Amino acid sequence: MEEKPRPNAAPKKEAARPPADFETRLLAWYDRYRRDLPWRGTQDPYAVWVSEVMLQQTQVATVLRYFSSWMRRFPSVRALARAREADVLHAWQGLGYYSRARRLHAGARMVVERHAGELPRQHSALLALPGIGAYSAGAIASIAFGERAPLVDGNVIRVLARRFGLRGDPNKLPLKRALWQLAGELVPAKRPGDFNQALMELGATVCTPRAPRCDECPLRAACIARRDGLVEQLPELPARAKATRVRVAAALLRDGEHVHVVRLAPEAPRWAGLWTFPYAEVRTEETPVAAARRAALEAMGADVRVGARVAKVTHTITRFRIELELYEAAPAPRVRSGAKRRPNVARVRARELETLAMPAPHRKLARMLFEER
DNA sequence: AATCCGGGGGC
DNA sequence: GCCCCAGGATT
Repeated sequence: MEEKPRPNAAPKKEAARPPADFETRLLAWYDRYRRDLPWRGTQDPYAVWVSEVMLQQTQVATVLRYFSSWMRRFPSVRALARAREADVLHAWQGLGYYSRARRLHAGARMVVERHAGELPRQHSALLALPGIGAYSAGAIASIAFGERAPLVDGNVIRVLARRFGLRGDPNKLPLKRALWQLAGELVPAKRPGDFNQALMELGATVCTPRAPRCDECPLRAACIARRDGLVEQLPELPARAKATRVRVAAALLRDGEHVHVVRLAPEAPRWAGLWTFPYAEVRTEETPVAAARRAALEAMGADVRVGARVAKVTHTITRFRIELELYEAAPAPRVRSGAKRRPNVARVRARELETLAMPAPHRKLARMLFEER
């Protein structure tokens, strides 16, 4: 039926041969305007690895508060491999996406076991480590090992889509593939790590999502989006879905200065290994009070009588708006509470809550309740 | 190839 | 409140 066998969906090599001045201009700009970031002073592959994992889905300003203290606490792959998971999660507390920390930890142990404690240079070996995908492998290979490896992240997508006028959804295969290919053609043999960082730096500080500072851009003379007035339209990212509301109720079992918290199982779908107040999602046709009672029963095996609501926090995360309510709870009379010993239940002093890794909504509750103002 | 992941900052 | 952020793993 169709005459044309394959329409060229992807914007075919807009730059069959990348302009030579792209690299020159970009690196000259980077040498002059780059920010002085703590992980830029080193080529230590471990430090590069840590910074790249922290920077996944996380802005530089946030990572700045964690990177140096992490490196002091776990100065080497071996130090991290030796660490207990609880300490690793605690050091990560507040960075979010905690599976990144668990994978980094598992990766460090794998590097010790399989690679004698040294991060491997081979791209395929890097990709085999947990938590390292195409982006991070490219970052480590180019920055730490000086290999001519490309990388594509949100900043690179924006810079390239604008500079070369690339249409389409950059998360879908045709453009995605074109972006990786283009990045691979652009990255020079000479300073591949600096080039990649320069691309991201430009995206983070000049070629920003909104109100880009085109006047300050070293690539402005050749920028297709600027020429065509498409700067604000590119890249063509899909609209985001609205956050779904989730109601959650938690039980506060107080005991003098102590309070009960539970640690989520390693296989928990989220927040694995972190500590929370016993909580349960409020089901449809269920009251928050009933959910709080159920939470104490399911998480701790404690039959409780639920009292007044003592706190409420709202926490919006990527796709959910969590409304978390905390209810006072006391063991029901004539019923033994917590008959079984549960290793994942702890009775701690309120002040000690700060020493446990808690996810953001529960940490908010804890601080509301127990922190001096 | 689509979906999930349960933080947080900037504006 | 909305948008975006130095993504990776899972299905």
